[in-house]
Amino acid sequence: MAQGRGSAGRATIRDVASRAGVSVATVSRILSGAYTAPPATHDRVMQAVQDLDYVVNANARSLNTTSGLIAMVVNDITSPFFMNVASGVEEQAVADGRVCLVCSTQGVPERELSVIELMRQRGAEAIILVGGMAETEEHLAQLTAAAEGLERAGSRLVLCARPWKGGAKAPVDVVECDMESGAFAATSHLLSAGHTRVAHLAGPHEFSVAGQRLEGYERALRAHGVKPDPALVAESDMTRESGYEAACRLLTDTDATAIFCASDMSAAGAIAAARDLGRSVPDELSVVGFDDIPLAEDLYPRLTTVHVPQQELGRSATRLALHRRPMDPPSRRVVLGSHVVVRQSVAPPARLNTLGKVDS
Amino acid sequence: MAQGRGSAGRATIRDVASRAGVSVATVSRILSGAYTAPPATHDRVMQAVQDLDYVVNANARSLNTTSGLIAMVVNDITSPFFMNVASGVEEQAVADGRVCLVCSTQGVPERELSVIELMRQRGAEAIILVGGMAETEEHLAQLTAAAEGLERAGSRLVLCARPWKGGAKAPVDVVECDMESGAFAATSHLLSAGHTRVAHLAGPHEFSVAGQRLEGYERALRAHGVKPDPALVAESDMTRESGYEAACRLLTDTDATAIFCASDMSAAGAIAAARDLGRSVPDELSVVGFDDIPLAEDLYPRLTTVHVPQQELGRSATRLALHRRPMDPPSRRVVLGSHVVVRQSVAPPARLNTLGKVDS
DNA sequence: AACGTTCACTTAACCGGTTACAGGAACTGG
DNA sequence: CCAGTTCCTGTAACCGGTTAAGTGAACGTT
Repeated sequence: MAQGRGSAGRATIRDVASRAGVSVATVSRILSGAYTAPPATHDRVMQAVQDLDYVVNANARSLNTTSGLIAMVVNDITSPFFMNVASGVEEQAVADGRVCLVCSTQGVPERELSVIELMRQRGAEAIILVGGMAETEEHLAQLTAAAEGLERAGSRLVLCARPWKGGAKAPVDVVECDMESGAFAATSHLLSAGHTRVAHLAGPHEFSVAGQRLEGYERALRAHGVKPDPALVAESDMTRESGYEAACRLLTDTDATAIFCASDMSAAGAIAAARDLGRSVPDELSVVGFDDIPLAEDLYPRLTTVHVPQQELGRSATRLALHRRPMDPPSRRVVLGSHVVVRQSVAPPARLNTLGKVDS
Repeated sequence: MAQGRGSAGRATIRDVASRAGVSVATVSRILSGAYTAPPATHDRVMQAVQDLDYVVNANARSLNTTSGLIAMVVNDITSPFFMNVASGVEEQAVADGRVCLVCSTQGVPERELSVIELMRQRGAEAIILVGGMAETEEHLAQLTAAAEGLERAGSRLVLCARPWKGGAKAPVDVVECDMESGAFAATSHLLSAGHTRVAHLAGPHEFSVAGQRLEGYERALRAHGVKPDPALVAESDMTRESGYEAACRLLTDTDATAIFCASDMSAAGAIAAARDLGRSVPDELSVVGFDDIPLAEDLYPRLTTVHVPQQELGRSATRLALHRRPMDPPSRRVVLGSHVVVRQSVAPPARLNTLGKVDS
């Protein structure tokens, strides 16, 4: 039970010192483990701490020492993809003895900067931006400024699962996944199964990651001698709902026999749309997703998708931020690979005909 | 660009003051918006801030002022249910002008206490524990102690989506959902459809929320004149995988025609198990879930489940922590309702027979 | 001209820790 | 017995902000 000082406010190190009959320096040293005091003193101090229910004030402490704080900025703490990446960041951070905090921008791009500012004020050792968003020139300029400021204070800004779109060399460390080749592989998978009318359920065109996936898709088409048809590309915002709507348009307005979706979420929407329109998957429509979030296993049919190493993206980001030697270049970039994992949502278009059904 | 002081470390308020030719007090007041200085002074200070790339040190600042910090502690930042609740907490917190941080225990119960300690050290205004875990007596005692300490410092500890299992009256605010009656309704729904052999895919028995669901299930059975059969209750840990395994046992060892699952995740496992064993859902097996996470819409068939108002649980928790008047009782408790949302995973067992199939 | 206000700021004492420096006791060796 | 270490501890100056109290100039009043 707390006693001694009036029960208002919290006990300070001086309260502890005077109760234990020692100086504040001694208390500070004992509590921070800076040295081993003789048992008698040690016990007396610990007893006082207990009696007063003393808790160090970490804010005051970090005026003199480093905070040991890693901050993550996420757009949407509800997104499985981002949070899987985040769990990788955290795993590595606590393995390196740091405290790891997540803060959300709630989908508002401007809040990204203010959250960064906030963690910078708090003395974060590293700030890791998880996931992407539509970035204006100005936004990127401010990001660069923030990175410089952090740099000067000995901290790092790292982009994770988000490419740098600011032209030239990125002023920060970047960990990303090679999505262009992932998209290439996914589209090739569909083409190899015999599809020629392969649609793409794209992400928002302002999203850099969406652009990469679109490029991989088009490159695969060309590589297989198929002419890209703009009518087969529909845009959605990567959510289930907008995926559903875009897929409906694709299914009613075009003769697509397969859809490559920019995310597993929108693939879930596409599968639901197919079902509601009476097209069975994969017999009458093949679907491929992107990301390989846990949901992919739960869809019916189980979703063939491009696996993105989410946890590993996160871990790499933390390593980049923390494991730094003086001779390292000012900004580094690591690109992880992706590969398609085959499940049950793809079948040859041929089956359509053997079943005696007509397409279009 | 930063100039003036050597580029090491970061600029302090004194650097700004001397560059602008005013005292630190003036800078502090202008920056914290405490008063409106004449334009000339104001501009000079702002210019100095810009030139030096000055960022306040929030740690130093919060030595004198309150931190305005709300901390959430979550077991698994990858869990859709918890993160939906968390997004509610956050939404309300930023609406109330606070900064909101999420910290994970990574599933380790002991880390819950150290994370609480950590945020307490940091002067958090409120700490919100999202979701439950198996709690020992000792753990609860330490939680109580932490709550008292926070109380004394003018902060609050709130349990969200997690009942207090410490006997007697909870020493903290609690927001929970009436899961017993949700489970009652879900089971009743199955019984009303004509099922008499209703199994329960329970959560771990140490989990308080799992206990509530089991009780509701049994009460519904008795209310419909069905004798609870222990053989029909299988335990899993609420994940998809363990749900799959437990459901397999249920399907091969018993004559259950319906399963009420303790979570949507384990329901996903149950549906997969049924599919792999050749039992079609809902025609040959009805399934009901619990939570109503987004996944429920994506399963096939779309999952009938008990809707838990996740965001609202979170919002209430924040309100409880922040909107407090002096005359309020030391600890409050709010219980939200739940209701079953009917989708496509339940059908009468009768169909089994009309299709000419035999059960067991 | 004398006086009370208001305005625009400065001085200096905090907030709650850490830590460089210094002092005294105990121990060691000569 | 004394100098040299070593060990333990205290004093006080920091860290980087906020803020109560105070100062001096300008202004309006009578």
